[in-house]
Formats: sequence, structure tokens, C-alpha cells
Amino acid sequence: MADVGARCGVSIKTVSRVVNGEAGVSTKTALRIQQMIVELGFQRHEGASLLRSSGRSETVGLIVEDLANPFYSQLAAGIEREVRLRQHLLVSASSERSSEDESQLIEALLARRVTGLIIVPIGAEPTDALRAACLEVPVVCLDRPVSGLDADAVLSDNQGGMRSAVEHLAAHRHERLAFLGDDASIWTAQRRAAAFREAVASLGLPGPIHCELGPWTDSSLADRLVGWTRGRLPVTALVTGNNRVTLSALRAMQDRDLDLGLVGYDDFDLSDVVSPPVTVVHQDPVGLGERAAQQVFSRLSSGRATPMTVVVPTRLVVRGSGRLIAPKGLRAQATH
Amino acid sequence: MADVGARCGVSIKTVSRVVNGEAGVSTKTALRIQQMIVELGFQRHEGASLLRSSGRSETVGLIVEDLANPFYSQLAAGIEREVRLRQHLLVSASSERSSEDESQLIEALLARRVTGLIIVPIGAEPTDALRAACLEVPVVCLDRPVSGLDADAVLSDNQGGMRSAVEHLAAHRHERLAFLGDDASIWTAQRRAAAFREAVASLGLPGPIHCELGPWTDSSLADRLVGWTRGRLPVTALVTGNNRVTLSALRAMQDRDLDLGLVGYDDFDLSDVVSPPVTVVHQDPVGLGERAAQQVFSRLSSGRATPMTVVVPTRLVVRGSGRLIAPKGLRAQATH
DNA sequence: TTGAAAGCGGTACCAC
DNA sequence: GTGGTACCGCTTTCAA
Repeated sequence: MADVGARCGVSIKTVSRVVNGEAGVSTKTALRIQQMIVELGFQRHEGASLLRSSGRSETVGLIVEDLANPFYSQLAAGIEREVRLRQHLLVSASSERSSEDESQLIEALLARRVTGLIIVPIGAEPTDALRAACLEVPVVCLDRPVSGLDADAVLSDNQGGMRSAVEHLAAHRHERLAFLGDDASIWTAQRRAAAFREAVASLGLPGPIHCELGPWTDSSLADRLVGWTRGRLPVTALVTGNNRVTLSALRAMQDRDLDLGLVGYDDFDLSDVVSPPVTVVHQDPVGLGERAAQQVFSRLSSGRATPMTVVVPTRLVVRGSGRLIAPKGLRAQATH
Repeated sequence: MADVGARCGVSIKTVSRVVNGEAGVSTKTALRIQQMIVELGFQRHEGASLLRSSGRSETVGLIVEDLANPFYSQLAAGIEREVRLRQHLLVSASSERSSEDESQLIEALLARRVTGLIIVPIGAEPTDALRAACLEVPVVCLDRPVSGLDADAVLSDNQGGMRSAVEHLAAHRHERLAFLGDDASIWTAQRRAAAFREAVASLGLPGPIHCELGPWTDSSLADRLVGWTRGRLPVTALVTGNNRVTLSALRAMQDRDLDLGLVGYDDFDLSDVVSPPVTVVHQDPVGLGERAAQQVFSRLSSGRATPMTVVVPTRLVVRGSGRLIAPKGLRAQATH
């Protein structure tokens, strides 16, 4: 900038005005300066500008478990979209399910003076780093809350979604349902399992009610399903707790040749192409991400306030896998 | 930092030493300072530090078309992983297929003094912004090259991958193949179409060879497929140009009840669960991302050099959809 | 082992 | 309209 100024015979301040589009520079001078800027390939130094104006860098930080998981990548896409509408950039990082990494990433983002922080937290209890972050910038917990933290939360309507899944299966006269959730350490897995039990109880469905959480491998999960479909009172329909589990369950049903009603939590690519097409509780991850970003900016402009929780409704997308499937013996008789 | 120093009765420089883990501070002083840092909740200001040391912010920029597309999100995940091993953060943004947005994002990333830039470029010709970026930092073109740019490129082995797809179908005695590519404006679509034609020609397969590029809608694509499977010389097998097209083709084959051999370029979730399981050219997007990130850092340490192109091999994953499917009439006879 | 002072590239504030 | 100058928070350099 000093360089540009020198070559144009004007002060550094005038150049600054041009660069920032401020008023008070004659058109002629401005033009000359602009040409010089291009000629010298001048690049404004964001960091230096922040330093004096003591603002925040126009970036929003995002921490998720795994950027490759379609659920999280769609969250990221929604956030990025919303953030960029406001001339900000998204800095995203994977915590890889490690609480330590999570804390380190929070510190790193804070040091880079992000405008806000969106996090899919690993633990239900606040870490020191997370608490510190809340003192500096607006923090939004996405998909899972953290108790006693001064941060907004944007959550899926787990209870409503799970209820719609169970009601759907009950309406198709499934009686013995099972729930298969992801790793027990994940808040949504617990939450959805609880919601499943509530729904089953309130509809008065008969037992035994199977409801288990992971961690699973493809084969341990398949074994569990096989176990549930044997015996005098076999499970007739399954509700899965998220996309990871749904895919694994589909694989198991194919490999072990199981006929089970199915409703998955989370929509996924090809849900309409597998056979039968899978009925799912759709949670609009892009929308969740957008909502979280909006929350950051609204908190930014409205200042401190009591933390609020936004619950984003889900939608049951019926595709057929929820129908009652006749036991094999019966079906064979019917066909012949 | 000045604050911490004042309260400890030491100079700002001493605090700086402690914060940066430099030697030359007595253990006692260091301890006192560290406590004060925690007590005051001191946060180091990355930007200010950069300013004086005139280094680059420890971040790598990534620009893709669409973060929600699993191919790109897996690239991002690979990059993030590799970048974080080196204590950097990833700033990612979606260009949404707009060249103008792409340029703006490049400028924004440059202004933030990223260490390097990884881009899935929209155009095959360099824009001014992209050329400028190459003068400042290492730039890597991922998935698609840009001609005459002083940047490394990391590409999938489109030619080899496509050849393995065509050979596989030919080995299963498919004779009339068709290629369905994504939007014609995308370099890989063109490249894979050309590779398809070469492979078909070199294997001496008879015509007519159908080979078309998008843009497609689900229904225009389905219509095209229906057209190709009619007439005296119907197409018996299809090669698709990327995951988007594969999914759309699968939907079409299901909705319109088409029996076609299929090999898809790009692996995808559930490729093993749909029926028949889809044989694909697997390109390891996470690996591509990692390779690109490595390229940034290797260029950073080795300094300027002639731009190099890294071609990452593909792997044909055979799952069954490449088999020859008997025409409907014949098959019906055989079964009864 | 410690500190003083200059300066990184901008912006704020006020004078001309 | 334009320029001068202090200063943002930190690192560098050199002196104590």
C-alpha cells in the first residue's frame, strides 16, 4: 500500500480510501491508484487491517466429527452458503471424535479470531475450551446440545421424528419393533433411543421391545438383527438411528436375507433406488446448517441474551419399506 | 500480552517467549506468566503475529463446486486430514459453478494469506485471479487441470479408468456400449468421453457408439436411455461419467424398467446394496485430496519448480452390474 | 535471563 | 480532497 502510494505520488491514506471504497477521493486520483494496484498486483492484508480495526476476521469456524460423512458435509454446505451470503468464509475441521482434538481446534479457531463458532460437540458436558469460546464469540451447538453452556443450540426434532417413524410402522400393523442406534457415546443415539421407547410405550405396542446402541461393525450388527428375527416373537420392523446404521442394516438385510420393515433416521442418496425404497425421517441437514449460521449472525447483531434452542422439524418420507412383510412361509404359500 | 506482562511485572517480550515456548525464561517466571495467561483468559492474536513475522497464516484454501456432493466432501476430508497433520486449518468454499464467485473466493483467500490453495477449477483456461494466486502461493488444481498455469495438478487416471471399464464390459461380451457423461462444460466429462471413445475403438467394438454429455435432468436422461435401448441395435451396456450421472441412471433404469450392463465412474455409498450391485471405477477421493495437500507442502518446501502433474490410479471394483443381461424374451424362456 | 525500541501493513483521528 | 501520525498486538533485533 505504501508502495502504491509512493508510485502514485499520494499518501498511503489515500490509497487506503480507494481500496476500501471510501468517499473523499477525486475520481482521477482514484483511477490512477486503481491502475497501479492492478499493475503491482497489490494484495490487501486482511490480518493487518483486523489488527487496527480490532474487528474479527470474517470467518466462521466449524468443527464436526468427520467431513466425509454426508450428514456433516451437508451441514457444512448449508453453513458455507449462509456464511458466504454475508461475505464470510468457512473454516472447517474434523475432530475425529477426539475431545482433545476438539479443544485444540477450538483454540486454533479462536486465535484466528473467527466471527463465530459452530460445533457438533463430542461431549454433552462443556470442555474448558468450549466455555472459553463462548466468552469470545457466538457459539452454536449443532445437532447436539451441551448442558449448561452459554451457547445457542440447533437440533433436529428427534422426539417428533422418532414418533412419526414408530407411528408409521404401527399403522402398517407392525407390532414388534426394534431400534438400532449408533455408538452409545453419541447424544443423538441416546436421545433417539429414548424417543423410540417413549413412542412405543405410548402407542401401547406389545413387547419385547429391542433397543440397542453401538458401536457396531457390519457383522456384529447383522448378527444382532438375525438374533432378533428368530424365536417365537420375532421383530418385524426396524428403526435405525442414523444414516450410518441404516446403510449397515440394509447391507445386513441383504446379506442375511432378512425381511424386515424399516424406517431410517436421516435421508440418504439412493434411498429411493434400493429395494424396497426406504422410508426415512428426513432432517434436512442443509437447512440445519443454514439455521445454525443464521443463529451465529443473529446473536452477533443482537448481542448477549439467554441461550436459545432451535428445534428443526423433521418430515417422514414414505417410500415403502415400512409396509408389513408377511413371514416367509406364508408369503411362499400365497405366491403359489 | 501487554496486560499479562504488566500484572506479572515483566516485559511483553518475556510473555511472548513463554507463549511461543522459546528458551531463555526462568522456570519460575514462566510458571507465573502461564498462570496469569490462564487467569486472564489471554488469547494469542494470530493475525498480529503474522504481521510482523510476515509469514503466512497457517491455513490452506479449498475451492470446490459443491461441498454437499460426496465426491467433493471426500476430497475435502482428505485435504483436511493432511493439512491438520501439519498444524494448518482448512478454509473451504463452494464456487457453485460460477467463475465469478470462484475469482472472488480466490481473492478472499489470498487476502487472508493462506499458505496454499487447492482448487477444483471451473474453467480449463486460467482466470486472472488464478494466475495471480500462482504468483503468491503454491496452487494445486485438483481433479481437473488448467492449461498454461504455473500450478501442480492432481488428477484421476481418467484414461486408464475408462479403459478398464470398457474392457470389463467387453470381456462380458457386451458389444454395443454407451457413455453418459455429466455436463459438457466439465473437463472430466469431456476427458472421460474421449477416453471412452478411444477404448471402444481400440478394442474394435462394433457401432453404433453412443456417447453423450449433459446437462441432464433425471427425466431427460431416462428418455435418452430408453431411446438407446430401442431399435435393431440396442445398447446393452452403459458407462456413466461420475457419481451424479450414475445415480440418475440407476433411477432411470428402475423407473423405466431397463436392463443394462453398467459400470459407473466414481464409487458411491450403497453401490453394493442396489440390485444388481454396481461395478465401478473407484477413484479414492480421500486419497486424491491427501495427495493434493501433500503437493502444496512439498512445493512450499522445495520452492519454485516446473509444474508437475500427479496422476492417481483408479481401481475397477467388480460387483456384478457389468455382466451381460439376456434380452427379456430370452431370459423369460430360460427361467420357465 | 531479560527488556527497550523499531516496525510489520493497515486504520482511526484530526489537521490541513 | 488529502496527508500526518499514533497505534493495533506481536516479533525481531540488539543491548543490558
